[in-house]
Amino acid sequence: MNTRPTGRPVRHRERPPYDRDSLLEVAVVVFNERGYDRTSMEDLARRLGLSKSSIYHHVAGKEELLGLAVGRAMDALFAVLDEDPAADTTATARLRHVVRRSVEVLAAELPYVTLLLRVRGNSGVERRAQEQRREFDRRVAELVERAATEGSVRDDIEPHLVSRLLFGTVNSLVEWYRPEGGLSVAVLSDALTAVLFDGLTGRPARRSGPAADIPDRAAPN
Amino acid sequence: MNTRPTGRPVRHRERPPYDRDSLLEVAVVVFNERGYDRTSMEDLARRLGLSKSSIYHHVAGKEELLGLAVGRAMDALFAVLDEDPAADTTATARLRHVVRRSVEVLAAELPYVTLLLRVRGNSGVERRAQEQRREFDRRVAELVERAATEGSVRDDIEPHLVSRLLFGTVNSLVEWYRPEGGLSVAVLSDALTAVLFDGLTGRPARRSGPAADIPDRAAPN
DNA sequence: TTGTGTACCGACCGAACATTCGGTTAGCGT
DNA sequence: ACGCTAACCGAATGTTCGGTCGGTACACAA
Repeated sequence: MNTRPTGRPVRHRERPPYDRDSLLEVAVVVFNERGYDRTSMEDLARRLGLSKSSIYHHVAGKEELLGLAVGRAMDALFAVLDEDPAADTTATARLRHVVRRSVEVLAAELPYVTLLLRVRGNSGVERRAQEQRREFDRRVAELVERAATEGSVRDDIEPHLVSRLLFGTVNSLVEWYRPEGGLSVAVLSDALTAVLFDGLTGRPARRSGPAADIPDRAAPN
Repeated sequence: MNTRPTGRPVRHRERPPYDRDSLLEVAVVVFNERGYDRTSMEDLARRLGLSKSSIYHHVAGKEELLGLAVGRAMDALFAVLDEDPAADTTATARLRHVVRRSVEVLAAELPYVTLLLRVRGNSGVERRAQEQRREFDRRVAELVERAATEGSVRDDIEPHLVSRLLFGTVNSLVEWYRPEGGLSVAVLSDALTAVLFDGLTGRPARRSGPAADIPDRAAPN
């Protein structure tokens, strides 16, 4: 057996050492599998191939891990709202863009967004996350309102209700979508925007305004 | 002060005694507020106005409470699928009916359904619930497939994907809908079915087939 | 009066929990 | 050779958890 003078197994270069990011990446997956509350630091340590106490070398505690994860998810989501709006496009086009890009971000940052959406407002970290989600909601509702005023989006439903249905559908993707499962993000976001904007009964090619209203059909990746 | 010979406060008839159902009703609300895992039996006892040990007089444990709750939710949901299909209606009409009735059931049994949808498959109770949810999903996907074959529902999207989007939207209601908040179930289910079947850009009155396709517009309650 | 069943309680228990502490190890600059 | 630091560890600490136990209080029936 290959042993050191101390008799303990050689660790040297079996795996690169952890830093905050690589540790968080693993932690978030475990949190999603077992649920944040049900995941013990012991569970986490086992999965990392570390001892419990070593985790505290990288982060202050369990809650900081949660904070880092939901922070990352919120940043990615807000970035979508702030993407350059090309000044002259309609609110409807922007809304469609925000929905599509949100699906893409959700897919790209799936474990982080999943964790964010499951937060229940117990600790301070969680309450801050919920506050940010409400802010996101408000800005989308604003966009819906302007789109309705433009006339290319139905105005018989309250804008706030529309934005809740919209992002209810988008957010529900975390419950089943797995990027490695064969369904591409492009096909997914096409299907989702098609159903939400044109309806289940809509003919595939139908559109409701000038072609410019649908500027960002995704290319297959 | 009104005291008994024992010097302890009078309990008699201050509140009706609990049975399994009334206890469950409170428990489910607390589970949803704090999350099942984060809710201790102590939390529960405090909210019930009981001691921890008294809870065990009514139920075998925490997990039985969860089981009772998700069982009740699943029963209510499956009942919708088994409602008499009037033999001659189209699959599209039945699909629309199932979506609308699911919204109604979700609203009527909100705390129970909420708990069901948050179950993560850790214990046996939770795994059984998830198995039942998959069965529900399968039956809806079947319905979508038949509707697509009928031609009144778009067939450029996989039936299973459609059913996931449909029930993703429906299920997302538990994240924000509160029956006491002024929005009636009728308005909600009208809005939801309108967006999903006719699209955000759809004109309010448009329909895609014969009027019989939309047989169950809800009356205001 | 005595017995029975339902509803309830305080004191307690072992296990699991997040976190802390006092270290060791290995690589690197000097 | 020396000291420094990042990365890591085993063994504890105090706390909280779900659950148990041996009772009491009281309505009601015989």
